[in-house]
Amino acid sequence: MQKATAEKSDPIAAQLAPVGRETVQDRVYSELRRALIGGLFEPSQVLTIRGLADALMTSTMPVREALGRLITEKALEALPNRSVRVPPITLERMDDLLRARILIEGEAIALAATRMNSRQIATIESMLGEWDEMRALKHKKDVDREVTLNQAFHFEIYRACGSAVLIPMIESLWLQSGPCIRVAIYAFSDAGEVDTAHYHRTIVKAIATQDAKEARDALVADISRPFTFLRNKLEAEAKKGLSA
Amino acid sequence: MQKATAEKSDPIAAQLAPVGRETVQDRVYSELRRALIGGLFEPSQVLTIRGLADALMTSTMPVREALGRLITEKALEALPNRSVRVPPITLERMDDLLRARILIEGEAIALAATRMNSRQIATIESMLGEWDEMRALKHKKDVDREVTLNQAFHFEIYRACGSAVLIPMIESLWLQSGPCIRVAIYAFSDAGEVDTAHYHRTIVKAIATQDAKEARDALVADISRPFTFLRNKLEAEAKKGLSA
DNA sequence: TTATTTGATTTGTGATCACACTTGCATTGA
DNA sequence: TCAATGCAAGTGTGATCACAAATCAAATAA
Repeated sequence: MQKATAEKSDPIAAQLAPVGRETVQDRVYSELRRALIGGLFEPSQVLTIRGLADALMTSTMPVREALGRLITEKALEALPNRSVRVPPITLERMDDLLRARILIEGEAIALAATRMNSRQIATIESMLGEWDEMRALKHKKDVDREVTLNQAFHFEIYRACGSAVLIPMIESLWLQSGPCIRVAIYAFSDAGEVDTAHYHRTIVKAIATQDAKEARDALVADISRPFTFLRNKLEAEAKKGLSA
Repeated sequence: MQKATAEKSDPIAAQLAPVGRETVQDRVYSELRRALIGGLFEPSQVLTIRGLADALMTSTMPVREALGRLITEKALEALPNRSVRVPPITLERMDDLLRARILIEGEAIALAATRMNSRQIATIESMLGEWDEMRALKHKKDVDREVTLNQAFHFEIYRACGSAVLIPMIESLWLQSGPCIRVAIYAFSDAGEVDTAHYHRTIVKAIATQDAKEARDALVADISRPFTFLRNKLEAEAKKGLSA
């Protein structure tokens, strides 16, 4: 039995990491996930299996299964016509998403605040520096990098909460609010907003002192900001559209 | 265009509900879901695509897509061998699930407590009567009916919370805790537990008076009970296994 | 000109097949 | 007798095909 041999006695095998097969479906799924969280798809945009398969240079099979998975986590929406689209933005849905995120991510950060070790804290602390860099050369607004960095910061914390149940739920929530957030970040950027990392500093400070309550409060403020910003924007547009 | 005609002017069509095509995959998915929530599969049991396809009298295609969806909501687990199984029960996972359920279902019932109308309250009130019936002829312990009724009661409340985001999450949580709960209910039944609806009466009373806090507290007690019961059972078994 | 119909194209769904990997069992060797 | 090797059955994955439903466009009728 090769396996047991490798595990027990082979000095070379001990240094080898398992290679792990990655299926095409997994790659398609990850790619679509990344695109959704990053807001690369617009709300209400319809997606076709064959179209995505062509774009991703694969057959329809992995795509349809990945789409099915994304539909079950409400990252995409199945229309009665059997076509699928990214869910449209409505005020009700935004409020709903924000409330859920405050509830669940707030709980996760409160748990993490008492569980993060100094190494993990150093990691998120170093991320603050990257925002300072970006702010220093803010003439070149790099929304993609901002989105990626923001995601890395938050999930570094959430991973430390130690809950295998909450983390997938948070991922699902980010998937659902991705298309909204992207719109909000662009709006921020246009509005000349620069210090997007203000609450992040508060969060790091609170976690460093294991102050769960302050960490939660700062997080709530952090994730509420783009939502309320976008909400005001949509309401203003609705009013203008109504009077026109 | 027939559709527009039907929508606008046809007085008969206005009374007709859309029939909605149901795909084979949807039926397979619903069936597996029902089986999982009901605890028909044992923890750690491995499932094969072809096996399920034969049992459900269909081809492998709808089954594999349904399995993929269930894996993304953590109702099933993908092993590195690419085989899938229902996740095993561990103490950590049970605590994790219970915490998440208290958090999210507690929020949902608190919202519902202030939003349910008299008709909805009457519905859950009438369900209490069914438990009384079951208790009256408790010699015939019908675990299936108990599980179904319990699910109907809770989700009648959750649906009233008005959150399209929280409800799917609760469904996912029930899917994940289904295999545990079934074990606990059997244990209850063996232990001669009869009044499984005690907290449900408190819940109905609290909702009728729009007391969100008491509703939440009663719900927490209700869903905690099988978990702590099962936890004690597992710990006792672990201790016995250790000493043996 | 406008509304309706008809036909062609596109799209999702399910079945089937080919391939690669895993698992279990029997055979072979020491 | 026991472990290792090799073979065979089983399983998941991805591609392709057939079919039905939906969509879109051109043609026709009012």
